[in-house]
Amino acid sequence: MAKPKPSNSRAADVRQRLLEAADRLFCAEGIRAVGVDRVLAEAGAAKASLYTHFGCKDELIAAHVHYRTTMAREQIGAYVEQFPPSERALRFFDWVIDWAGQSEFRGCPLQHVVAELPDPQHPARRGVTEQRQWLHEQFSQWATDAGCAEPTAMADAMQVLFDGAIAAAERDGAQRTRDARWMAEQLLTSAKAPAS
Amino acid sequence: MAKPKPSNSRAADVRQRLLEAADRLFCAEGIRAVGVDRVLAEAGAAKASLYTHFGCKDELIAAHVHYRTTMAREQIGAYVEQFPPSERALRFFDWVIDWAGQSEFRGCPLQHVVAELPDPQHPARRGVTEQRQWLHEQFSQWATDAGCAEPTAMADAMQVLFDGAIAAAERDGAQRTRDARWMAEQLLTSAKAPAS
DNA sequence: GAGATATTAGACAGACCTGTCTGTCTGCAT
DNA sequence: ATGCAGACAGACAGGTCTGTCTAATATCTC
Repeated sequence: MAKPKPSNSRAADVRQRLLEAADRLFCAEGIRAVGVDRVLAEAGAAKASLYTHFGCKDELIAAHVHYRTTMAREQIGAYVEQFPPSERALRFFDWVIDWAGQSEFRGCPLQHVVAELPDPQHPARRGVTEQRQWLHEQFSQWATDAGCAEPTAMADAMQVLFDGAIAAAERDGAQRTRDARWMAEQLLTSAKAPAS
Repeated sequence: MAKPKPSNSRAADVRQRLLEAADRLFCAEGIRAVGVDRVLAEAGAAKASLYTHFGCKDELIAAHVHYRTTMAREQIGAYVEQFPPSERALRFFDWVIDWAGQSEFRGCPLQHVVAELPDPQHPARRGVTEQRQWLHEQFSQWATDAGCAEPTAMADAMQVLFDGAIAAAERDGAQRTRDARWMAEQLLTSAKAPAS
């Protein structure tokens, strides 16, 4: 906005500018609601640049998903690393609380992708599925580290709690993420391996 | 489709036909993805009919939300009524399992409305908020009937579990609704008033 | 400096979208 | 029989969308 004069932004990655602009707009207003012209204006880029780098809007959406998931993995990893492995399953929900508390929070971009693009073959959907598998693996590991007797079942449950926290917070407010954390705490304390 | 020859459908409510067609298409393909022409073709109705009955597409979307929530309330009420009050909190999740098991299940239409229409002032969003309040009241009542010490906290938690069940099932499959039911069961058994 | 490459600006085509409007037809009540 | 209310059919306007294409400009490498 207001053209931050990207003149000197030389090879300063039009691609990156486009990606960040698309990411911002898609998250704030929805994927179908934002046309490529809006993305171009926000990025201060030319149409030809968008189409040389991404080929079509669908691939731009897929790149936006990839961008988001990459950032999320880094953030989540960095956050839980601060705590001992046995705490990480629960601490993850602290990260969720932080996220939903941010002023620009508007639900999970990946949930929105699924809602707006019903075709499971859409290129952007692949990234969503991959992120989901990655998250489930994290949950399993953290549940194991927390001493859960059945880490897979706990990971399934955490998947539901995570989606629920975000989806409910989108409508009811960030408080719902605390409700989810509370449930996670209940489950984790009662799911410790009985031998303990 | 295939024009079911609505010839005899006299005053046979164009409005209803339009509403049902919109409901089907919006749920299956998304709100912004479906234009009014598609709705007209599916309903076998004329454009003028749509605009006299609903005024604009946004109001058609709002009517679709109202239609859905009305049906949902009836269905949920009829379902849980079969069981004694003390069981209803948990039985509700059996209804959710049923719903997500249907072949045309594609997530919660109300979640999609929120995802596709970011403006909280959109007429369709009012219906979503109202439905949410209604649901929370049901949860509170059922939690009370189940003997929960803190029915409001339990209702908050159930809100998260419900959203999570649906959102997770949309991506991972209907099994997630069973994971949610399992959690609800855990919470309900451990949340009984301690004096019991 | 020269040439290769990447970016910008924007016109353009063609599809689709919402919403309006005109005109025709059918069924019902008077 | 006549008039009316409501539905149908579809043209139309005005706007937006994606994607292509042409040209001019800037940057980088030799």
